[in-house]
Amino acid sequence: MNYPEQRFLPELRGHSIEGAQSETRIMNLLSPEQQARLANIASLVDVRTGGLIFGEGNRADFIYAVAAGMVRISRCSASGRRQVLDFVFPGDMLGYHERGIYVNSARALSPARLYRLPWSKLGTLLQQDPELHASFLARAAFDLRQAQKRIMTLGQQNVAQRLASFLLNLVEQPQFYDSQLHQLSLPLTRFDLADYLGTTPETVVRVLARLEQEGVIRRLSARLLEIRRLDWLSTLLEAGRRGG
Amino acid sequence: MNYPEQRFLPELRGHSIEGAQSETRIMNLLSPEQQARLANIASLVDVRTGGLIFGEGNRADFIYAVAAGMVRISRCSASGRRQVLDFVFPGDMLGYHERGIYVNSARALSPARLYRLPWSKLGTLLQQDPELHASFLARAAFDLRQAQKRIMTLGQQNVAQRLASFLLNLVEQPQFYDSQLHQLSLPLTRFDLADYLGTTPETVVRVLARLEQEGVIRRLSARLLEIRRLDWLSTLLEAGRRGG
DNA sequence: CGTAATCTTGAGTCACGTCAATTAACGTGG
DNA sequence: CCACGTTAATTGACGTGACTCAAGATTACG
Repeated sequence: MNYPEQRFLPELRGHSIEGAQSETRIMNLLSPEQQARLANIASLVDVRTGGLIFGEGNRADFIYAVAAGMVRISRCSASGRRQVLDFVFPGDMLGYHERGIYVNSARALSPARLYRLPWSKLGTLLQQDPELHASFLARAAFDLRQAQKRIMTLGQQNVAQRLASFLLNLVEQPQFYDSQLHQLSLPLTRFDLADYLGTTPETVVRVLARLEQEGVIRRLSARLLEIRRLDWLSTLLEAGRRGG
Repeated sequence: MNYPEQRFLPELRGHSIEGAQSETRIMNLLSPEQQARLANIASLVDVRTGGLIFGEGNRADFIYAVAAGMVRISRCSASGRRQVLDFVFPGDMLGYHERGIYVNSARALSPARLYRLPWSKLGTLLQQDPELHASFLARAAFDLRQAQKRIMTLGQQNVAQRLASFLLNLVEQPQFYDSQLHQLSLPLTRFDLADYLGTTPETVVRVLARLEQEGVIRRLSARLLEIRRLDWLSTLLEAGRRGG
């Protein structure tokens, strides 16, 4: 495993989609002193591909920050189906809980490195440092806005558009996108993708096939795409649900 | 306008769906002293039905807490379609912003009373009171979980199930549900409902019609339902997308 | 009382889910 | 290195839930 060198909570994930400089990247940049204090209570955890970080229903004693890799956040519904709520990347946080219990499960989709913060000690730290406290509040607000974007996507886009949104997000991750060769590697199964997009593996495949026919992408293998028309993916999003 | 008497941030909205006592109701109960300090910087705002509280793109100088009424939170997408992100009720907060700009619009669906907090003064207050700060962090985390529940709903339930979820939520609001007569008043149009559920007005109507045929509800008028089988609505949610 | 908005219902079409079968990728042990 | 089993990916056929378009019915409001 070869991790890119990264400082603690390095630069929180920015989304160039909505502007050159994301708010989060600025607001959540912690002072070296704050980073040191966090590092003090944090322990480093390495997880291999497929490894469980925490499970729905477990006691939630920690929150995590991603240093390297990609993590899948999911939850099972009353009907037993799994929904993938989000994928998180370096700079993101995970481990929100409810009454001391994790409400979601987190699993590594690639070799991942995480900072693990005991909730008890973090609470003390937050009480002592209002600025740090504010950073965490801003972070939660950011995560809420991300969730709202997903509500927009799931509420009004068709599967092709949702898939395009996902691809455009993943392209922002240097660890998975080679911008020279325009090659995007998908570190997940069609099932994961389907559960994220709120559809079925078959439909994901069909949509990929159609995008290939239209010359937007090429499937070099099941898990490796060549992105031929990045701009078309963006334009896709501006259309109505029925193509209009 | 006749408002039920309520203290400031009275008891934050609890969701009996997921347990007798919601975490929020407990965690976010502010001390009388904290309430007083917040009331100090808050001003009371009354909004009539249909009134705009703030608009997407406006400068975000305030955050709001609902004292009475029902408010619709929505956003327009690149394709121009409107998505209703949430409905908020007494005890809820609204006004999350991004780089000083509101990302959503808020409009009153009924006569509403709001506490308006200047963001600048609130920031100072939070710096001085770690406990209050923690309450706001907990609130943001709660709102995130609410958003995640909506992701689950939109990702894997059919329209009937999504509608059932909405009705079950609204039944929790005493201001709109008469639990003696089992009458639920809908303070919104079919368009609002459709944009909330990620569907069309026509489909909403058809689903309501089917629920009436099945004896689950009765339409006393377009905006007034009799809930005949509250339990059936709950059971609906446990089925698969295709009825299984 | 008239005009506009909202709501309702119907007919036709399409996107997507389901079921089923084939092919490809991957790991394991001989 | 290859035979084999297992899982993932793909493709086809088919049914259906939900969207679109269009026409009434009802309600709200000046």
